[in-house]
Amino acid sequence: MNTLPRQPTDSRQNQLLAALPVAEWGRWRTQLESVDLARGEVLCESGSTPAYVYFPTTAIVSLLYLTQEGSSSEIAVVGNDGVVGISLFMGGNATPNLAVVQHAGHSYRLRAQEARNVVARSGPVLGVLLRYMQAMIAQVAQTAMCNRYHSIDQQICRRLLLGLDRLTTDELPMTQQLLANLLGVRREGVTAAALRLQHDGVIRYTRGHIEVLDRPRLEQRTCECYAVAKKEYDRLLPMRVPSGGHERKRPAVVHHAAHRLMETASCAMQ
Amino acid sequence: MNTLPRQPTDSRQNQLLAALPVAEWGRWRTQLESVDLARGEVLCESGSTPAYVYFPTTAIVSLLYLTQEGSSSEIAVVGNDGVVGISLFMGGNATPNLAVVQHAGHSYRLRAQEARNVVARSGPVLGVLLRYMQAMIAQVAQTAMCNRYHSIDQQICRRLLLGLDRLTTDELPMTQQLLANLLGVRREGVTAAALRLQHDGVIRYTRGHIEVLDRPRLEQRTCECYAVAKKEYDRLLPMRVPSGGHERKRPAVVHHAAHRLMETASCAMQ
DNA sequence: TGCCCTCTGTGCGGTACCTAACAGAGCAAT
DNA sequence: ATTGCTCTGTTAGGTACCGCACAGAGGGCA
Repeated sequence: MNTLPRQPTDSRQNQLLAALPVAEWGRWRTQLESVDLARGEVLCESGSTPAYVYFPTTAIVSLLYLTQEGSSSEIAVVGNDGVVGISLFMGGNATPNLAVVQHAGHSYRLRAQEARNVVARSGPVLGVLLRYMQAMIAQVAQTAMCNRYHSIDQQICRRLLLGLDRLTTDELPMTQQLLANLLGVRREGVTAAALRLQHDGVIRYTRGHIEVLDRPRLEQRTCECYAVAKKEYDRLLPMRVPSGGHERKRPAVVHHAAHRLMETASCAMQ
Repeated sequence: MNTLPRQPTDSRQNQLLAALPVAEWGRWRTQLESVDLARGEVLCESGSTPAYVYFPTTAIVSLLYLTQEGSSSEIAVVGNDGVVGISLFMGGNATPNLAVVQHAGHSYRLRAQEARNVVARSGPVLGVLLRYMQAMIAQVAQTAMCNRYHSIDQQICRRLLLGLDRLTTDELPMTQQLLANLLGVRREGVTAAALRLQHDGVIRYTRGHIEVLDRPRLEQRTCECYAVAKKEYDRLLPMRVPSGGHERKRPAVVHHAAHRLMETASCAMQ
């Protein structure tokens, strides 16, 4: 490697952007904005048309579905391996899901209208996006399976691995309550499972931070869902960028009033 | 209406084909084969590249995901409103799911290679397919939600409605065991729920056939998942074809040895 | 230092679903 | 009619997760 386009600010890029044919890159780069995303920021309200398409680099975004009563469940995780707002590319504009920044970080973004234009006039781009959609469907479907058949313990391991894959550290900044909200289970269930993992030396838990001590054992303990989804992802989008170290200034915290997923136990998205 | 292309044999067409721009239709129609699908036929093995893309008219197809141990769960239902084998259009070829004919009937199909060609050279086709994919993702995601939060009773109602929408009759040919396999729950749970529905006059159950007597109440009893997914579908693919009556000769039964989803309780896909 | 608030740990009762085993009811072929 | 099989109905006991209520622990801040 590599014929990959270089980004101005980031050594660790978005893999989807990196996978674009070089010829296309010229068109895109002038349109892309560089932004910092704060934790809890809502990128896409459920049911409304997003203003931007996001290509995260260090940020991590959760795609959530809500029930009528307001319970939520995370159906997909998007990091530097994907894009938030595929519905714009698909022509449907809105989606029924909610996109919330799960881990603050950097991202590129494209105005909705520009996104539509860029895709409309560029053939080879669609190949990448289509394969990404397929991988996304696989991840969502696997989530459905996991919900049906697997234990909380297994699901937690799966979710931790999803997080690890999109970070450069072994420490995930999440409270048990948040993890519970993402999986759509009770916080107490997460506590119990976390204790078992900690007791066995797989993780270490400290007030809002989970440090993964033994990733291989995490993989042993989880169900096949993690591997299946990941394998599908790797198959469809094999191009990888070496993930160099990364430090950026943290953005000013922008609290989006509408949604308090990240907040305290009592009011967290119940 | 309508500028919709007319199919030679069927008054009730595939809605996705019907949604194609007329200009495109000329290219497609010469490539499409008319086939009868037998119940239980496997259209697409998990992990392998399907030989055809299917556009069902009266047939209904289940997309299933499997666990390592062989448990299954239906993650999407495709009837005359969709297409089986989108992975070919997406460029990924294989998918991790299994496509099984759930209700015998008629379908059109396109050879894999021709499907790829047709899409590659035709711009406007992608719009339709992309929106369909978005609707598909929504259905899958809603399934994940339903698995997480809703009772067997609600899920059964949802599944019956999904079937009804894709048939011209009020009678669904399915055993309780089959329904249980599709939902990924125990047969006894289905029995109990079916008894409640029958007691209340919503359905009538007779050895492998469910007759829906009161659809409105079925809709009352189900969770929001049905409506959410359907609404998304209607939003993205609004074009509908009046579903005229339909009778075709039933195809010779082709039993696919590999998969006995439709078979007896004891060996059914457990 | 002490206060406050968030986060984590625990106990108890309830329930929805599961595993397992079996009994009766329809249907078909001999 | 008898036999055989599939499909439906029923029972009993186990378990994983839920709802609720509360106790302790850690960290920030005055």
